[in-house]
Amino acid sequence: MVRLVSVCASLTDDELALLESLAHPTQFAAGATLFTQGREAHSVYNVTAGVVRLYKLLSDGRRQVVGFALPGDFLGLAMRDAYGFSADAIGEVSACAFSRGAYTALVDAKPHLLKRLHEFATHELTLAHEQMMLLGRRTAEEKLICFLLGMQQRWARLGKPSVTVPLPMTRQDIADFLGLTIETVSRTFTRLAREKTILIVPGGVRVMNPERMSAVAA
Amino acid sequence: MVRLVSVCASLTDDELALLESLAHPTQFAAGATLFTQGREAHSVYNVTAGVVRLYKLLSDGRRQVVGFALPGDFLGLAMRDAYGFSADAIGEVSACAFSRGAYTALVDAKPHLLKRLHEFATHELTLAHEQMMLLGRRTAEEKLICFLLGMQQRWARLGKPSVTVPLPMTRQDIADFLGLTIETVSRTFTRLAREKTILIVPGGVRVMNPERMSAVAA
DNA sequence: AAGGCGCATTGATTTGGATCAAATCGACAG
DNA sequence: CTGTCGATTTGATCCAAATCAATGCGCCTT
Repeated sequence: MVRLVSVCASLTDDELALLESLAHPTQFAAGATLFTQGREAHSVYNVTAGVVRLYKLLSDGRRQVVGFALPGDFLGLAMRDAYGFSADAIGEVSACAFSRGAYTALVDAKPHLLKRLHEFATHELTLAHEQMMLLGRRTAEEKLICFLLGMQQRWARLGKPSVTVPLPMTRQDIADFLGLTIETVSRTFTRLAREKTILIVPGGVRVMNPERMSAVAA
Repeated sequence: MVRLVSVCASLTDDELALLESLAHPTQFAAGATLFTQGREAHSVYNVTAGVVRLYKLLSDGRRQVVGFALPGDFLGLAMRDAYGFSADAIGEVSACAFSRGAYTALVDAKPHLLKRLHEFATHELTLAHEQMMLLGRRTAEEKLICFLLGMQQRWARLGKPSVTVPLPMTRQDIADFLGLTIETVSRTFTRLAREKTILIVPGGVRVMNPERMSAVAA
């Protein structure tokens, strides 16, 4: 099994063994649903490969993508009785599933683990605050640039540093993450490419002028 | 000392005594700063009276209010070395301060407490996701209505249920929370009042048509 | 009572991004 | 190679909210 590196770095060998004995490795096909907003929360997931889209829907169909989960990320921490958002696979996804019962028992038994999960949750909260600033106060161009730099950093932290940022999600997903329309996302990408700030490549974007981009994100 | 009711409901008497021995009760005058974004994080706070404005600034002065803390709320949980946002008092505020050292020691020693704090953090994360939906996908009118209903619920949960929602913060604070301008907030309030959905009273708003408001917030 | 000072409201105008409407591109099936 | 279908790009127009600009209203202080 893939090691749960991000959560378990500080665990002892026996704790790790216990954790892995409770994890159900699961595969999801492209587009498959991991769980749905409002449904009873049965499992917590740790993504081990692929990218997951996390989103909330309004009754009239408006959608807000609240995040993209990459390998190492935990889903369903903010679990009450029901999931607060939906999650589905972008491309193929591998994840470790923990039943809710196993998860709560584990957390009660292992303060180490709880501490790591808490750090995880507070980091997520910090990211959420940054996303609020982005959604509430930034322009379309700033939103796109912050998004690209953010994704680049996240891939880099996972050991995939590159000037080419993979974007496996659709333009619509990006638009719904940034509070824009697909047309505005497309136009803004085109404009940034025309100015040679980025280069649009199949499946992603190459960062051509990181200085200008960092200055805008400031 | 005021009991730390929200965090400590599940603690034993000796744990509660320990907690209170480490808390420094502090008073803040109207407009006083509890802490500033980017400064070294020295303390964690539990608000016991009053309302605190939490916000992030961009270098050019654009501001995003990420939340309003009411009595019982914890500030500085998402603490790394530096505070991720600024906090200042709206009106007079009382809070219990815990030094960072005391806080981390306490958390390491008392898994009960950590579990409560983690629940707190995940609840905050859920609220943050809802705020993302609001900021990214809702209209000005929907934003205002969701805000009013949200504040009403929060006061109700604190034992102050009322059709009159206290709004001790300025219109600018509300605008910066909802990703709007002060003019749009003012105009939208006026329109809702003209339609008899709300009644604007000194220091707050009276909910006149909760059915319509809940329908919009849906 | 008069002046000053923050807020808040109201009105006129502008605009960034949304909406409406075609193309164009690419991947895949036949 | 050709048609189809979804995703993306591009263009024309519109509109909700921003911006610019007074004005009004409490509430101090003098």
